[in-house]
Amino acid sequence: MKKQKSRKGAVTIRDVARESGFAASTVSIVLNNAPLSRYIPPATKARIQKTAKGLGYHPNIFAKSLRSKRNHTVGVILFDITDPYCTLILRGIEKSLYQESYLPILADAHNERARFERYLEMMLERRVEGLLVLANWLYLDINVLADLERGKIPTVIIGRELESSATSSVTVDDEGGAYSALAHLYSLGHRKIAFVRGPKALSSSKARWRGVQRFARDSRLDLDPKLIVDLPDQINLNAGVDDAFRITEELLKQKKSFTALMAYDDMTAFGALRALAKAGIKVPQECSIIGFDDVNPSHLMVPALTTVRQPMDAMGASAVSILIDGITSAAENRTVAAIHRKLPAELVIRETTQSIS
Amino acid sequence: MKKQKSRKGAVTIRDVARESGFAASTVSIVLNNAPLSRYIPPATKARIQKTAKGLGYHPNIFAKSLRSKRNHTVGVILFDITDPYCTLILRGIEKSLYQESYLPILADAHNERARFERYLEMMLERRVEGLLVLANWLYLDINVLADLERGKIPTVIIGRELESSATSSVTVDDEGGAYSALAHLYSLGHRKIAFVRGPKALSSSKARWRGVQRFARDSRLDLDPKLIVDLPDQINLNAGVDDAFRITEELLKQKKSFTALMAYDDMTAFGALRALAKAGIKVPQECSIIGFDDVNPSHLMVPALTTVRQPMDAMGASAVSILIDGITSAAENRTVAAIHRKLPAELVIRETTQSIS
DNA sequence: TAATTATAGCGAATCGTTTCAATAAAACAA
DNA sequence: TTGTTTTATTGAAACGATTCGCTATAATTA
Repeated sequence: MKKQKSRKGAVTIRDVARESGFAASTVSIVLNNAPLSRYIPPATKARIQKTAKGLGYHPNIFAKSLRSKRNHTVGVILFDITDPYCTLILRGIEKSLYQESYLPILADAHNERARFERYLEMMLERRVEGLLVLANWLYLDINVLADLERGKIPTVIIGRELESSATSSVTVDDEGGAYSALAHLYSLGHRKIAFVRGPKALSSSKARWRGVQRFARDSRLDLDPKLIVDLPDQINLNAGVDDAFRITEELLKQKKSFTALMAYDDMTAFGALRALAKAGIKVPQECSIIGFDDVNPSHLMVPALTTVRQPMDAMGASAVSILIDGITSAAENRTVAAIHRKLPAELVIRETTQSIS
Repeated sequence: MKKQKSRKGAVTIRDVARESGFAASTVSIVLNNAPLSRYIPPATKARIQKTAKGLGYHPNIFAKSLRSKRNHTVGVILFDITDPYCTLILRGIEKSLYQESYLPILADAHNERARFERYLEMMLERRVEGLLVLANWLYLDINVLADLERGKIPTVIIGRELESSATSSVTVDDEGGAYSALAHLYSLGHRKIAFVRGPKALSSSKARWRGVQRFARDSRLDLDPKLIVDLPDQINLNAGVDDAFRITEELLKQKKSFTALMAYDDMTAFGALRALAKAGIKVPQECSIIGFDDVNPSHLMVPALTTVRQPMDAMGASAVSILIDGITSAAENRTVAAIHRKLPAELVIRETTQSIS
């Protein structure tokens, strides 16, 4: 091997060409084994590969992308990375992307629209090949949607289905999940059940409530309006726990007794749990509690939270597979219809529910 | 405005040039306001800017990077994104990067060395301008270090200081934190204190233990060897809670009484909490508990965990600022010495500690 | 008025790849 | 032998932006 390219710059394909005695085009063909490499005799291939390795050649990805218009990068925009729900989905996404040799660019919108838009802009500038948006929480309104479609790159939304949208989505079956949560409480003998519903503006609130209503109808269970409260529509995720705490306290003050409480999600359940503890009510002996999501802390609680699990890993994986399909279709100039996938939720029985005594 | 560039391709600088009647070079100079733009009259600037906007021109970042060798992207490699510790630091990183208009590429090594290496490779291929490694947990041995330096791009390690390394780091003052944790228990009157130490292989385990010892010496507190147990050296993070649970149970079986327990970290504390609950020991009435880290779930617990907070936001920010400095220095061909910054930890008193009755 | 200096703008080269069209030699068929 | 394919390789033209050096005015100074 002769001397490495002297000064700072990295080894280029031309260095390999010169060193191996072939033309740059040949080197390129061999190293990518492009269609044309069919005609290149093994000896040549070996020679080129050897010198490439010897020189420590790494193709310059900018040049490569400049021609191919591809960069094996997707953008992931989420609305709050400190939300454990996001974290688990992110893990699912990461696993799948890794297998496809894609790398994610991460953006956290902090639940702020301006930030979301800025990030979206940055991603488009970077020509990410696709976009994954985690919109579990929050109010993704029509404008954001428009923004999204403006970029006209393949996009999948996770956690929220945009009605009549050309953008694919992956969601959980909220209604079914809530149905089975309530069924679980019912089967344990609970009849006086309190509900802390999610913020009205959230589509998942509505869907979960539909599940509750459907079960109630199916089994002729009375839902006492006095035992139904709503979380306020607000932005701050972390306040969710505090709100739930406060609301549960109010529920308790009413002296309307209940033997079980179904929370909108796990965070809400944590708040309720705290309120019950403060009131000296033992969980699950005196009151059962069930959440929704199965976020990371839930199984750490003492007692561990019974909940309905969102298959976040699978959701991430599913989103990625839809996205990659979209990307490859786009690369081949095929258009493909939006896909809306809804995954089943799974009841996870732990320690906060028990049969009525 | 004439017709947009007809077929698929995006608007290029030449389109803007043609449309505005100036040369591409001029357009470039104006749009970036390069030094030369000093001579360009405002009228021209305005014209060019207007047509650029009108045409919806976005510079192609690949071409740009190809020349400038910069892409405003840094790589972030972490070892387990489901670890809430990582999440909070990530948030800190993200916030600071955003301000500098950098975007992170995210890689999760899943605590696997092979994965780490693969990801590192991918990042280097992509020519990220800098690298942030979150190495809180886990055994970053000498080889990984070598790998890191091979890339010879600015790098900052968070959560772990590599002895005698040319790579910058940001860590927390483990020793001081542990010192104040124990001081807190002591001030509440606790004298019979149990310790669940971290895995021996972890440098933070050692540092925290040093803090304990130092306090014990300073205040002539006896550390009962029977009350000191170690978490096993193992990889699986989530098993950490289970290990802590098991070990605390064993501690309890010994019938060696204690009034307070200091855990290696919050996760460990959660495990201990569970073991105590199972044994019917009330926290904090019968036994106080203190953790370390202040990860997200800690304040959600009932009772909420008293702990020593790592300033993760600040750590992320600090790491980013060091990194950006490194990047700009590198861009100007200056070399700069590695920086090792150690941030103070902060005692957060919540509900799991109380004075001895 | 002539010489100098600012001011405006452009052309061409460059960054490192990929790909297309072209060429030339070798292998085969007629 | 001549003509056609197949095999092996290459030069040159993109891809889209930046930048250096150059020219041509206009403004200023001597």
